Amino acid sequence: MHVTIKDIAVKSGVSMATVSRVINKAPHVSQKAEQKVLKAIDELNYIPSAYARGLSRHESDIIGIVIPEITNPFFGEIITGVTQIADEKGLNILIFNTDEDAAKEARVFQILQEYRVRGIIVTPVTGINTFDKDYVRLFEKLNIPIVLMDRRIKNGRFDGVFFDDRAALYQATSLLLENEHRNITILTGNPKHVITQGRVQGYRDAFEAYNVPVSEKNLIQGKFTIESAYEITKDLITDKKLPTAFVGISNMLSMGCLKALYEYHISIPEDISFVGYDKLEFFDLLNINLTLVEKDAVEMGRRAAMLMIDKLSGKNTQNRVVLMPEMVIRGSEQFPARNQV
Amino acid sequence: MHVTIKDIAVKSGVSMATVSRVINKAPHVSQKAEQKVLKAIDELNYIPSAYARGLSRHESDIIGIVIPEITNPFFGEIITGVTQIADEKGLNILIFNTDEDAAKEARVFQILQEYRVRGIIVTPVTGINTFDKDYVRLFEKLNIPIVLMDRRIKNGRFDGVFFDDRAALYQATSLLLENEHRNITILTGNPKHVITQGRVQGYRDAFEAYNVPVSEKNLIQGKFTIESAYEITKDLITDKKLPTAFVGISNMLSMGCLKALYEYHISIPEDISFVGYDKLEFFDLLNINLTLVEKDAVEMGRRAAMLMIDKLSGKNTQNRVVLMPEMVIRGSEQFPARNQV
DNA sequence: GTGAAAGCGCTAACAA
DNA sequence: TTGTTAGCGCTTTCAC
Repeated sequence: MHVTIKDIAVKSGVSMATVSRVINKAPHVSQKAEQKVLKAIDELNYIPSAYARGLSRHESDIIGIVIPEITNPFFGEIITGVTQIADEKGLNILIFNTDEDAAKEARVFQILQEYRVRGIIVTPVTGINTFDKDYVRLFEKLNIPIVLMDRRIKNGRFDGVFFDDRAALYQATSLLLENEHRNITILTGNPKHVITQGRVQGYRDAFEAYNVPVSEKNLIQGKFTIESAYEITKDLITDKKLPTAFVGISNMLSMGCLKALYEYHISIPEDISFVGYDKLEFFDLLNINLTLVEKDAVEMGRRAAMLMIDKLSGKNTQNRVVLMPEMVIRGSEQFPARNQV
Repeated sequence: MHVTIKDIAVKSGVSMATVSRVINKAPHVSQKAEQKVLKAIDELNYIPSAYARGLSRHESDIIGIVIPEITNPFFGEIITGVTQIADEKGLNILIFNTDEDAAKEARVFQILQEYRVRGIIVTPVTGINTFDKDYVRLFEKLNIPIVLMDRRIKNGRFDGVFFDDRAALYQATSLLLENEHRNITILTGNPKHVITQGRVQGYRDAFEAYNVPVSEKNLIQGKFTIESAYEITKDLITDKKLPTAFVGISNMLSMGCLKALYEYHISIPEDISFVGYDKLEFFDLLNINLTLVEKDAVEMGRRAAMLMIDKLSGKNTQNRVVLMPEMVIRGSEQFPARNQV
């Protein structure tokens, strides 16, 4: 079928063992033998079989990376970060997209295990399943190193790299409160999800710190999508229920919210204020100076890869990394100059 | 080391062959045997080895997908499209990012071949190498099916799915000409690259159709990045050399150009007109009605996967798919109301 | 420095 | 319907 190591051995007049040594840059090979082998490999266009190699060795040099939303640049940047470190260490990475689909995630884990990957770096889907005992078991059954990114798993003790979401929203909300805002709407996701909880907590903590009671109607539950945020904001506009400020808790939510405001020609910060969590390159393009608490996704990817490598080499290092997002104040937090809409 | 098929055979009291049949859902297995095997698999937490399987069978069920820029949502959408079809057909996909780096691309091809993938769907990097004989040879040496996406390879005869870039720019430019524009700047990439050529040709063809001579100074060469377009546009602004209209030839170039215009408070279409090629979800967000010639990236991914599957099954179908982008007119093409800046 | 040979875990005839 | 067995292409002792 394919050219094999045996063909190379015959053609170059050495044994299979020697060919193997050359391929793997192992020591104890004479210059002469090496030359002959390399020549044969080139002439016969030999490509080693990853399967045969994988079967012989008992482990691969692959780490899997599983993300939920490939079209979100946030995850693209994470992949960039992971790749940087993996390249340095000579590890291959296998990228999988789950589309926020728990069934797909389970399938991906199965495949990754079949490929005997060294470890899996994963941002879990945010299904309701996150709470399911079964869901946690899915992770626990994986007896390979796992590094979580960005989203914790409730009730599960897994290492990972996270942003301090609570602190981020605390900062964002505090800034608004400091700017005299009292009516601040926050679009949230399912309150049961870990991904929502920390952020909402930060929001609440800020109010508490300022001794201002939280108005529950300002916490509006939707999904973590542009569309959801867009629809909700539009409803607020048409129902004339706009607050004096929004805090966006994810790049996609911010985007949906801003989209609706733009559509109705509601200016920031003249008509309403806005502070977002997480950036998008696109935000630069707006003719408003958006105040954002920014996450460094590339750095998250890098740290996740480093953590994984430490785990693989058995190093007893810190196993939970918490990254601090950085607030960049640009003016959109200022109290609306015009009357409230 | 790991639990193997043999362990399952012993535990369930059947032969390895029967276990193998169960795993592969092959026929001729009694209900009883199947039950026993399934039970053992579950209890022992058995995960088949992809390596052993791959070595025995002589082919994998994997197709590789290689893209140059993982943080560009355009490619994220392509992946979504490919995945949709691959899932239907039970094919696994391996995603690789080359970062527009030719060396990385070569490495990725090697890995993919080592994994004996059935085929590779790839958007080649746009290095100067695209012209290199050696570069084309890299593809020709791959003796597995290749499907190109979005970028042709000059001098190479490879199947693929492409957008009609020439037609897209012809439409965009014609629309501007029809709106009385004569001074239309187009930011291009390296003129030698296939990716640039079709688009510039469309631009020129439109001028010719309108019997208007092209002013060469309106073709400005840069890179296919936001930064490049941003800098060039900024220079045009500060040098007071703005045209009456821009045509953007990629989503990233449009973005960079728009960013500079925004920064200098140059409004569209009051001060300058703009027609772009390819959209970004983000463009929706602008408070301008951007006229765009839009590509359907998800569809491109789907078509590429279908083409690959046809090739794999030896079907004698069309081997080059050309997708027509759709122009959506929203008003930004109109001749500037205010005087030229 | 080099080679022989025994696996690695599975599939696919072929027998039964 | 089920089992036996010979590979698949490589790595890795262990001799030499």
